[in-house]
Amino acid sequence: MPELPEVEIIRRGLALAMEGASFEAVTLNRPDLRFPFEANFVRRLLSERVYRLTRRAKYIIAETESGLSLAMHLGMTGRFTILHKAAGRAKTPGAFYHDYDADPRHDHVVFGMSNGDVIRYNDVRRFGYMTLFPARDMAEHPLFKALGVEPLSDGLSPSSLAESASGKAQPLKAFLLDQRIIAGLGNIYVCEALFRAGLPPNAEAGLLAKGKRGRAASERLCASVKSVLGDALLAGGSSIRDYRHADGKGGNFQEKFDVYGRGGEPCHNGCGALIERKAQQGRSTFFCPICQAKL
DNA sequence: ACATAGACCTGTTGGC
DNA sequence: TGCCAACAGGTCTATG
Repeated sequence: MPELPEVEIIRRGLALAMEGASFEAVTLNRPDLRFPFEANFVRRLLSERVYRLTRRAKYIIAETESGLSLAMHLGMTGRFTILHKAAGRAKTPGAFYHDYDADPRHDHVVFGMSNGDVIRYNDVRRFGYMTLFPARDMAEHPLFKALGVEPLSDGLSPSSLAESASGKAQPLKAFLLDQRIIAGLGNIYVCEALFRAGLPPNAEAGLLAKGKRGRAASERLCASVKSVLGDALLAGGSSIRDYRHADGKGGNFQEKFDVYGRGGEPCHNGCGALIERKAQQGRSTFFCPICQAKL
């Protein structure tokens, strides 16, 4: 489910339940998610007090006062749900998803916090994972070491984009999905950003570093990546294949997609073409054959 | 070093 | 209605 905007929205919701609270109970309903939980996962976490939640790429990181960090990745189908003690009914992070019903088959992790909130991690496909590490080791951690720039930071600029694309023969689509270049983009926002920039998904990435056209394309692409992520954040992220409760706020960026999931539908630019879908890198790419004809 | 295909896992959807 | 193939927001790992 989650790319950068969704993960960020979930982080903000989780922060309400986690920050300032400590782990009073940790339940693992199975020995692994995508990877096995490390030995002593529960014991190491118990009584640790969270002082802040941060995000890096698509990871949410709970940092504790004693210097322990818990990194959480949601994979494709991971979800967090907060049950507030007083409310008795589920409240979800960022009011993003529907009210919660217990799902014993896929509720894999349950955190009982000292403030009375209960946080459940649900993940049907189990592509998500959690891991503990000393906060001070983050820069050298295998998961984080090679990550590229945060796209909403100043680290991503037209020139940095062109520089990292220089000499690369791979298609723009694959280039943008590479977390070592830009950290946090996924299939949806790559498709949307390429559309906004008017660039063909299969154009050679290296062209961004070549000539006047390359420079102009880098400018458009950089601006498009930032604007599509920014717009998605303002909309509360995108909810695909997730029922959303009628009174839930946010999470409606999917209604603003220009290309993703719109195969066969007319281009929003009014060019008269129909959005096409094709497989690229084993994933679906959506694009307008007219508006994204050439770099 | 780089690029692509396959693997992981389960549920939903669309076509015959 | 039933069955099966294709597909799904991610990313790690083999292979060429």
